[in-house]
Amino acid sequence: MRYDAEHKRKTRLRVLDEAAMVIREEGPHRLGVAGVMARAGLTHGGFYAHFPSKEAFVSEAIAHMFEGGPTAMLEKVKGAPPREALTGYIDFYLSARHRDSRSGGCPLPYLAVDAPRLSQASRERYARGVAHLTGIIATHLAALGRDHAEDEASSTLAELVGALTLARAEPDADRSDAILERSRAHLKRRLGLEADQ
Amino acid sequence: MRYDAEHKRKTRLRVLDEAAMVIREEGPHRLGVAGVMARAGLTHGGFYAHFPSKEAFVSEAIAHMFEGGPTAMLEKVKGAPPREALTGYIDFYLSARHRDSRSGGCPLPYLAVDAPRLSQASRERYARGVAHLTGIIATHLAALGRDHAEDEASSTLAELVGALTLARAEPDADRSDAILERSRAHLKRRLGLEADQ
DNA sequence: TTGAAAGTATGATGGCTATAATATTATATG
DNA sequence: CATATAATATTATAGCCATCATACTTTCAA
Repeated sequence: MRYDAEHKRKTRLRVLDEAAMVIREEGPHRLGVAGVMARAGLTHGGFYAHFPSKEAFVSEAIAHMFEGGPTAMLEKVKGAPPREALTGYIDFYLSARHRDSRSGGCPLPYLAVDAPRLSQASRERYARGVAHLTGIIATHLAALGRDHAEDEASSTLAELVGALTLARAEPDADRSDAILERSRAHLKRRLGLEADQ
Repeated sequence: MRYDAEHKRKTRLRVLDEAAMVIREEGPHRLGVAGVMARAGLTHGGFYAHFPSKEAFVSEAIAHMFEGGPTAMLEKVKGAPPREALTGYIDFYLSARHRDSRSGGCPLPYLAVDAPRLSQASRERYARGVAHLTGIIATHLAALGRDHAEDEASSTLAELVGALTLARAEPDADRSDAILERSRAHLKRRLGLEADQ
């Protein structure tokens, strides 16, 4: 081969990285082939040497969003004490930083509303992401000795996703902060994560 | 005037009704002028006799979504006992029926993710909707004698929106039902709405 | 019944986008 | 250094969409 064996693979990854960001910024339907390629420093012509169609590309980009993302964060601390792991995760998830990072962060809130309109493959990937994150939260809750860990985890994830999404939608900074703060405080109280507990 | 004085106004309303449905089904950015007009039994040409531009139209349609919608439901029962009002609202909000009515229902979950990409006017309208609904929930909670009603209401709304959105995204019917059921049960327990309480 | 104006339809234009065929550039090997 | 070929760029095509100019249709007042 004439180019480095890794060359195409790296380019492909770069394009997918950009797509993952564009999807977060613009949504999976406003993404344009030319725009993504330009962001990766390429022109749109080469696109079809990497991907068979835009739809397949979007599906792959969505799968890509789930690799690595901040869900991995909870896994990394799998060995850590569950109380610290959960507290840290909630604090991160409902932080101003996570809210404001409009091209990074957990894929769940970004894709939630559009999920029903995505390809079957993407919907299933999304569902796996939900199940995975719910499972991790449940495992930590069970380690804390809580009953009905799976139920609690599901409802906790709902509040995490809902609060982050509503905070992103709120144009007033103070009100947006308040949405995050209120859910942060509530979740920690609810899950018995407070220091004095 | 040659046509009935109400004629244009009624047509305009019909178009806005359709737009509100299309936005729920397809999202505010995939809406097309011709498609909406066709759904209203018209052709695309007359559109600009009713609305100055697509963007203004979308803004107006979004405002229209907030008039009427199921938020009004909570207001109607304003005089009802707060326990029944809140229980009924939670049961409706997290029902399979609400989840499955993809062209009706509360505007908040539909627009949540797209809100940051909407016009300033729409974002403000959205924020008003959030504040309004939070306020109503808080009023009922306060009537139940709960402290920190506003905080509780905010975090409750986050879970309502998050759970409905995640349930809509979940392709597996049983899992989707479970998401609704878990948040329904949790919220009622949390807010002290259970029968034996 | 008829004219006029309000309301709606037809058809055109230009911009954008996905796709694809062809041309060009870059580089690893002989 | 030459060349083959992988990778990317140029350019073309076709379809969709917002917008708009113009033509037509409806229906009330005279």
